[in-house]
Amino acid sequence: MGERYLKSIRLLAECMQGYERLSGEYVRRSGLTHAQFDIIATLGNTPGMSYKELGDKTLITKGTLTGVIERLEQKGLVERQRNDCDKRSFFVRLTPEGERTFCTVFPEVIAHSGKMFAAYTDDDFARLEKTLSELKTVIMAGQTEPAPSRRDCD
Amino acid sequence: MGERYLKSIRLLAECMQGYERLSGEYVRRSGLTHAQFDIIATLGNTPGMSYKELGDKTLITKGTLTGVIERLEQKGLVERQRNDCDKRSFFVRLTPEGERTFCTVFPEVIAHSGKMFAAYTDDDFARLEKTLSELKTVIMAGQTEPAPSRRDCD
DNA sequence: TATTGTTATACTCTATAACTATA
DNA sequence: TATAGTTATAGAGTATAACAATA
Repeated sequence: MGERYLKSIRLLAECMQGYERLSGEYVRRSGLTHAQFDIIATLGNTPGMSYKELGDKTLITKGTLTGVIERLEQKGLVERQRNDCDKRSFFVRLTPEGERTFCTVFPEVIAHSGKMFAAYTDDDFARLEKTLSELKTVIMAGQTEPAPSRRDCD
Repeated sequence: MGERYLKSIRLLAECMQGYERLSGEYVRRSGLTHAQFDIIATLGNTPGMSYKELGDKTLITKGTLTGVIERLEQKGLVERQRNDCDKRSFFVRLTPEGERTFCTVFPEVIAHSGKMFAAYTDDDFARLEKTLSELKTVIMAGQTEPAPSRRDCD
């Protein structure tokens, strides 16, 4: 009965789906698959990261990740480098062309989103950010506790 | 620059991903794929709908949908029936076993979500619902205008 | 002529598990 | 022993386009 959260969850799912429908158009036009774009978007504006970290952030399991990264490497969008500190590990980052792709595809979605939000005031944004931040906190707390990763080496 | 919405979009994406990570666990345990669960969840609590409508709601294209529905039919979770009114069209609905699956898997996700929201007050929910509703409105308005579907026949 | 759903193709993703190499 | 990434396998989803039947 008191399942008040049902409505919120449904709304969240609807927002998700609507947003995916929207961004999906641009992603497909870019010639990237969903998984590939996910990687590009995750690596964008970062110095790069390990497979492990990338897998954790994108929900792509390591076995799949090898293939996805391979295809992106063939397209010249990402590059890998052995981690000097832990020789089992790779460091993956966008190539300049990968950056370019990120900077082309991402803003197309962003620009479209911008139009959507045309009527939002600063206050509206502030409320949206606050609400989503709280929601994110709650959702992240619900995850199976993440093993605290060691950071001895960077 | 004035790209205030960037932060909101990132937050929304993070909420989406967090929620998918969470619900994905239960979905996989049920032996359903993501697409299959999407169908089950969409058909749940409805009298059924056509392939067309189902495809629109789940973002699964018609070619793929044929295969997904086929597998669900083999599992005995959905059934199809010719639409008397438009003989090109099928009507898809959950079987009793499909309903049972829906009623088993869905609540597991829901229950977990419920724990997440334990600390939410009525006011918190009210604000969350309001904010998400507005967001949904904005997102849906951003979609390429949906062709108004004819409903002469049901 | 347009729409609903099917079929076919080629590719990509997915889960899973066994494996190599480093730690 | 545990972890990072690879490989292998089998199945499922994906985009796309040509096709049949019906509207």
